[in-house]
Amino acid sequence: MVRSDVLAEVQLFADFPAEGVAEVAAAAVERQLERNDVLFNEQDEAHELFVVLDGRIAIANVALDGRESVVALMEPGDLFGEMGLFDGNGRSAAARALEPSSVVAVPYGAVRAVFERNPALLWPVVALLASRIRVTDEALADAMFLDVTGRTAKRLLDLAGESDEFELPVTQEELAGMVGASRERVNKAISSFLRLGWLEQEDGRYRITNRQQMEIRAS
Amino acid sequence: MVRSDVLAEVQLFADFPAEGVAEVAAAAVERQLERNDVLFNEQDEAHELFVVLDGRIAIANVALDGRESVVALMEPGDLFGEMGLFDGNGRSAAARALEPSSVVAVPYGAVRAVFERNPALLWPVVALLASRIRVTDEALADAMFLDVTGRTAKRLLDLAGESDEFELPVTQEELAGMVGASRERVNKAISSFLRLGWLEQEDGRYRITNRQQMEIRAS
DNA sequence: CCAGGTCCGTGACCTACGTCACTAACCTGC
DNA sequence: GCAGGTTAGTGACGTAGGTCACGGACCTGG
Repeated sequence: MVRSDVLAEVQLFADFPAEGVAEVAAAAVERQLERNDVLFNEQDEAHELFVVLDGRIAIANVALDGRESVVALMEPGDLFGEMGLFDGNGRSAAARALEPSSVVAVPYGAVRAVFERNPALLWPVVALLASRIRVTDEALADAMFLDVTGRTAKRLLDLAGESDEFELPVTQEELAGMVGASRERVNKAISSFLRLGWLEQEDGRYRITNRQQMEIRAS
Repeated sequence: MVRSDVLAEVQLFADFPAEGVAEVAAAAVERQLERNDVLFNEQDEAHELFVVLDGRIAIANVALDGRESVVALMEPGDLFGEMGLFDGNGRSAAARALEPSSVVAVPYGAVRAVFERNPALLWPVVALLASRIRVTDEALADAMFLDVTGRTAKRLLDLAGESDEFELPVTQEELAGMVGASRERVNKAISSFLRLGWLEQEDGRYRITNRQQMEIRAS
């Protein structure tokens, strides 16, 4: 059982009537995670979706040899693990906490009941899924057309967001997983940005000093 | 205006009430395409979705230099171009006919009206979108973890389907676009399968003679 | 029947990137 | 304090795969 107000702010539940949110909140449970705790693995059966309250969760595909391709990074307010609710299949990727985190686990049943009573609420769902498709499609195109340095530039801009100053919320190893390259290469790409003066670094924080060039390199 | 019965067989419309299908069919128009005709480009505004009646349509991202990454291959009965209906954004990729084809163009308005009257019909939509996500996710993982030869093996198995004997429905150039590699490399991968005796070739047709090995190579 | 296109096949390069190997800077917990 | 673990940085080296440059097999349409 979880407080309704935290769920009401999640996009997917935004249009739910109050009693729908309450119903979902009643069925939900909060869970605390340590770094590297695994919420689920690829192929697992799926019975619940998750909302991040605090911390960061990586959604990743893991190869047999342990290499990890990080598909998405989930932050407070984000929802993930919902696909099984809609097509009944198992997990298509694994979820692992990158830092101490807390999440809300919402069993599918409660959510499905609300959607079934009021299927117009599915409109935000299709929008969410469509945006997921656009993101993966773009990642696929990037993987084809951009080199490692370009993809690294893109990810850095992405992680920086609006502000020029930021700190990496992940290790370089994990960043490499997002970029789809080796840790060493990504490190060298970053070094090259520092050398070019497009990026500066002091005690663990980065600062983008030439956003324009970075953007050009990323496209 | 298009015959209702061809649309009634499309997954997405399968659960539509008869008069909903009729409404959609009334607004739809059929279009004939020659090889290489473009239905839409990336970034175009989206006002209609398409159903393939005949032929094959490639959904692809095109780089500035003309290189093409084929995301999906649409065959008779398949539906595509629907995403803009759900999130209002433009085309995320281009659509081009691979051979003389005929498609039905369905304006979003007619379809949206049906969904709005009966939003429970959105359930198949979320299932369709979820399956699209799973496909692209897998493609992304393959791009990370498999080499060109492995991805080529996978695509060949995919294009062969059930039967061992098949002919390539696309040129090697286009196959390369699906695999995400150069035409020459893909050709060499195929050659290697021939040399290994996993695959045979006679006058334009291929025959898989060692499916098991091919599958191992593709995973 | 030839001229010009498109497609397939294959070798000779070159380069981007992965792997390995090592050092240095940390951050813990004894 | 030091021992052991994780992260970051960087060079040396090998290789998968891209690019280029062919030739040959077709298929058109004049």
